[in-house]
Parts: sequence; C-alpha cells; structure tokens
Amino acid sequence: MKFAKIPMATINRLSIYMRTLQDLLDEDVDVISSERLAKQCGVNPAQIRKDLAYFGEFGVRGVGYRVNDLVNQIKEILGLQRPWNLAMIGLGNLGSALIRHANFVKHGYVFTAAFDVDPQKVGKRLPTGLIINHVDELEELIKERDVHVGLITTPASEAQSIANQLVLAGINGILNFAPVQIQVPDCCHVENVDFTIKLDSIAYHLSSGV
Amino acid sequence: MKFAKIPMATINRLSIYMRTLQDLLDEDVDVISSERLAKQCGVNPAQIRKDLAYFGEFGVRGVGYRVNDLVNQIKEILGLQRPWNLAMIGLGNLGSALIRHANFVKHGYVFTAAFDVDPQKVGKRLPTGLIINHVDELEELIKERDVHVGLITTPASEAQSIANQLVLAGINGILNFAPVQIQVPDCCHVENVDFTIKLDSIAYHLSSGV
DNA sequence: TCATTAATGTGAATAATCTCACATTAGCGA
DNA sequence: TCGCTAATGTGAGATTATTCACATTAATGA
Repeated sequence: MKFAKIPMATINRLSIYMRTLQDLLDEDVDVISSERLAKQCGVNPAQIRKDLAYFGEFGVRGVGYRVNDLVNQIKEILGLQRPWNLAMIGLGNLGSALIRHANFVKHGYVFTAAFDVDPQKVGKRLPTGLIINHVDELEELIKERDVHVGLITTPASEAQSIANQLVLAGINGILNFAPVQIQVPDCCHVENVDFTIKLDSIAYHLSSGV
Repeated sequence: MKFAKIPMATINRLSIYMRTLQDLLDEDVDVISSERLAKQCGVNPAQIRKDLAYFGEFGVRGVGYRVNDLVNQIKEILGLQRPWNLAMIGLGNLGSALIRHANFVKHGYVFTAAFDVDPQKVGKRLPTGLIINHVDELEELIKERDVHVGLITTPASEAQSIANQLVLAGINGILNFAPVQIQVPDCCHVENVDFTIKLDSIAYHLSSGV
C-alpha cells in the first residue's frame, strides 16, 4: 500500500466490485479469485488487484478474497459504513421515479428532503412518507435535516440556480441529472448522470462501427 | 485530420459540446472560441480542438467556430442526422419516467416499442400513445418496428435475460439502467447508466476528501 | 516439516490520454 | 496590398491509466 492519488476510475470500479460481490454473497460464494471476479465485472484481473492495492492488502495469496470481508473493506473505503442523507430537488417524472427507486435505500442512502416549485406538488406526501417542500425552504431544511447530497432533477434551465442554493446551504456533493454542466466551487463534488450522452455514444457506434 | 482510433472519451465530450452549442444557439451566439466553449463545458481548450481534429477542420483561425455549423458537424459525426428508434424494456417507476422524459425526443430519439411482463401493464397506453406489449413479443416487435436500441430498466435479475433476447432480435445497442454488468457479443454495444455508482463516488469524496 | 500449488501484490513496460506551446492562417483595417 | 491580430490545428512532451510478468506467500497434504 502506498500513499498516492487514487484514480477516479478506481473508485468507480470499486462500486462495481462491491455490487458483484454482494450478488456473490447471495449465492453463498465464500471466496473468489481476482480472475473470476474480473470476468464477472468485465475488467482485467490485474486491474482489480491494483485497485485494491491502493488501499491495502485484502486477499490471501494462493486462495483469493473472502467475499464477505472484501465487501466490508470496500464499504469502508468508499465511506458507506454510515448512512448518507439525500435531498431530491425537482419532482417531475424523473425525480419522482428515482425517489421511489429501491436501489438507493438498498445501498444505505436515505431521502430526508424533497423540493419542487410547483404549488400543486408542495405539501403532497410521497409513498415513502416524505412531504414535498417548496424550494424557497431549501436552505433551511437542508441544514435542519442534515442533508449531505443533493440530487438535481429539475429542468436544465434551473439546475445552476439550484446548485448555487445547495452550495450556499453547505452541501458538498451533488448528483446532477439535468443535461447541463453546472459550475460549483471546489469544495463541492459534482457527478453528472446523463443518459442522452450515453445514447449518443451508442448512436455513434451503430452508425460508424459497422 | 488523421485516421486514428477515436477515444471513447472524445465521443462523450462531443455530446457535451453539442448540447452546450445548442444552448448557445438559443442565446443567439453565432461564433465561439474553443476557449469560451471549454470554460462552459469544463474542459481544456486544446482538448476541444484535439477532439474535433480527429474528424476534420471545423473552425476558422483567428475567429473561432460558427456555432450552427459546428452543431451540425458534430451531429453528423455522432450519426444524429437521422432518427433512432428505441424500445423500453421494463415499465416500472424508472422506465415509465424515462419514456415520458422530454430529452430523448428533443435529441431525435423515438420510442417505437415498450415491453413489460406485468399483465396489469400489458395493453395499457402510455401518454405518448405507445401501447405496452408483453416481453414474449419482444423479438417479433423489435424487428417489425425497426428498433435500433434497447433500454433495459428491469430489475437487475432480469437484465441479462432481456439482453440475450435483444441480441437475438438483432439489436446492436443497449442502454442498461439495471445495476449489473451484462455480457453481450462484440457486435452489440452496451452503455451503462448507474446512479448508485455515482453516488458512491460522491460518498467517497465526502468522507475522504475533507 | 517441507515441497507443492495457486493466486496475490507489485515493479516495469506499455498504452492511452491530456496539455503545452507554437507555427499557421483567415479576417480586418490602414 | 500588406501587416497585424486572434484563435485554430498539431507535433512533441508530460501525465495518467492499464496490462504484463513474476517474485512472494498462505494453505495444504505427504
């Protein structure tokens, strides 16, 4: 183990390893080699070992990795041994669908606030029991409910303004689903989820590849 | 312009440039320099020029890029000067939200088929007018309606099986929202959209960064 | 106890990607 | 017409990421 800057790609792959390992646990697999895990994750075995080597030695030479242990180690690395509170901003089609989506809960994330500007929506109770608040109350509630990460699912035109408000409210992590590049200070980490970019990439491969 | 392997990262950035340029068009900006565009996209100016250089010379030295022209050039490069037909497989929360989502239409994508296994959903008409079919009819309808790309929004446990069926039906592009790594033959291009991975990455930055 | 085996951990080689720096050139005005 | 300006296009260099290849080592069984 060294002290080195960790590649972003490594962090993303750790999530993938973790999920694959969790599936393996469900199938009662106790131990797995980097080779088998790599095949299942679609990466190179050495890549897995290198990725893990940034953080320590987790395997047993000649044997492999104990699945259960490795899941916990990766959780520890990623900071997932604690709950994280989320706020959804924008409860249109996408926001509403995501907040109901089981995967967030399954991975230890909890929505503790939801915001929209539509007076028709404000005050409504979501299936999770959470009540939608007006965006005007954003800063106050974010602090009050100890929100750590904001998910932006507003129209693109509103995304930057919401991001500014989130930063002012002290948020350091934003998951942005709006198809714009939002600008934030360095203290805030933004990740973008953009399916049209992925679709464009498929279109490119279909039209030029064959 | 050279004949070289185009980095995947370049293709993804082209989508981002295109969208930013389209926004600029709406603001009646005629011409833009790589420097200004770069700032707005959050990349290095030389990166933009390099990316474009893979495909030709699109700028005017001393002036910059004509916004309207460049949008069309990028569309041409990505293969977006024609419509692409999509099929949604899985109409739970996420699938239903995505199929209504305006961005696909805006970028020239059209849903021509939708599938689910739930008998309660089969036969229902979506707001777009599209009728939900049973997955049993997948292969037939995919061919009949000339679907080019399949979007998988089923539970993770079903994703691989659906992918297999899509490949059998002749599909060469899959956008996978299920949180598993699906395996397909080389002829088929898969892109994954996975928000929990992005959230995990934010969690990592929040817990280790500060 | 000790050789054997299998799979890790890792330095070195390779490959991919990004950035710099500047030569080049289109447009513009005198 | 000609020089000046501004921003492109691009080779070379720097950086980052991936893969190889093998020395290392834990477990196992004779």
